[in-house]
Amino acid sequence: MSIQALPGFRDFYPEDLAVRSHVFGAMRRVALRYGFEEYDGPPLESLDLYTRKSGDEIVGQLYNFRDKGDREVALRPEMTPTLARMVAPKVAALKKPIRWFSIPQLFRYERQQRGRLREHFQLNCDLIGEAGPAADAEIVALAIDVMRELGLGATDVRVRISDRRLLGGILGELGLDEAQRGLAFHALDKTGRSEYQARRKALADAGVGDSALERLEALPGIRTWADLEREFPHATREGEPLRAVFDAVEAMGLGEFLDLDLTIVRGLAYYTGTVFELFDAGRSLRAICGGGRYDGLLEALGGVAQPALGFGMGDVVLTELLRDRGLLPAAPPSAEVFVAAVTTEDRPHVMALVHRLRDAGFRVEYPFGHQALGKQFKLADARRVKVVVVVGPDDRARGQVAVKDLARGTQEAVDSERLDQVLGQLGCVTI
RNA sequence: GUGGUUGUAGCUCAAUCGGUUAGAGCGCCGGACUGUGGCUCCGGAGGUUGCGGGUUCGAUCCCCGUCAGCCACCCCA
Repeated sequence: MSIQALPGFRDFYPEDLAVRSHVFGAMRRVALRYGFEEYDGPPLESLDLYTRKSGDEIVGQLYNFRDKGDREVALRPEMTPTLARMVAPKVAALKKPIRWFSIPQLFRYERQQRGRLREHFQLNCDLIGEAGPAADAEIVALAIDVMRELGLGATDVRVRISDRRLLGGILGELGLDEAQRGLAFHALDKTGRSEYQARRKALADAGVGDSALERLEALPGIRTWADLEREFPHATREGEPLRAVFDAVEAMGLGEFLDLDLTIVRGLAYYTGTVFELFDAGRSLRAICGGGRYDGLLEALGGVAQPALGFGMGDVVLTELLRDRGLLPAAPPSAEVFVAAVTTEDRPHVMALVHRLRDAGFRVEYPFGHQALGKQFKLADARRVKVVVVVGPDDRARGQVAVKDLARGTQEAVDSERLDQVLGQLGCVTI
């Protein structure tokens, strides 16, 4: 074995990069349609940009080192701190709300698994400066529309959505204190999994009574507003912002994607309102996308006192789902036009013609050495070009070339000066 | 970081109970085919059986270690 890519890092061969470009293209088109502007920042940041928010324990999951200038640095594990850093000095001058997106490559030092590598790309969309639920709906809708743009519908992906304010109200209604709420978040995150029992025990040990535990276990079953009002009537008021998000997303015609799901927790740290995750409907993969409202985070990171929310959508799980669903396009051909020479004497004419076509914007290949015409056609076929242009002495004497449409198998003699036009008629495009 | 599991050609896989020269399909290269591709036929290249050690007359096969992939845990930005 020769040297290979580091564990958790990917090589993008041309066919892989074609897939990546397809996914990025959909992300970028949808974000632009929503009036978002693209930005980027450095992949390497000062380590304390991350420890400031998450504490020192995060260092174990970072690619970090001391650079030659004796600075503690880290490859960025997420984009939000960079965003906060970039927005901070300009926030006074930027018209609110700020709608920005980026597709950064992010890094984390963890043991890899399927759908979870040490490096990935992640669409980040953030909306800064709007506290109302209309902004939350906009962000959720954007995430849904990226799915739709890639051919995924409401039977393929689901948006599971909750609200920290609502959940806080419910836990308050159950009489849980701050420490107990943290444990409850953790337990909810493990709902339906084998680890749940351990979490439940931790809650009981922390003094949460049986009746509260029982009502807590009703949360996963709450799927509608009617369920919520029946089980937790006093928390209904805290549910109003989330209800407004539902109404707005439904007004956009995307309501069929939404599932009320109070077990969505999204870590413990900084979310303050709406939280949501996108999953494949079969639940066989990890989350495709996660996000929510993080009022207060930007101030903690960069001194920007603005309400904000956003999401991150990674390329790895999303691409796996698209592959499962057969929604990945075949790699595009590397060229559309192949120019072949019948004799060695034709080669200078081939090169002149090829260059003329390339100047016009066609994607053109020709063989580097003289070969039997049959071999040249084999190469053209393997390249999946649309058209082969044959330059030969007989046609050349008449100022013509032979143009063959490979898919149809048809061929015609064409005056050289009309070639560009004929190629266009055969479906070759310029770039 | 912890536990489990898998590793044979570029890819997908085979190889009897541990047995002598590790095979096949696909792909790749060449030829049949010197003014025309796909199809067909023929030929060829390609292997430290992940790597290292051990047991054995003999290891792809059994044992140990290691690396890598996968699964779960931890964690999840």
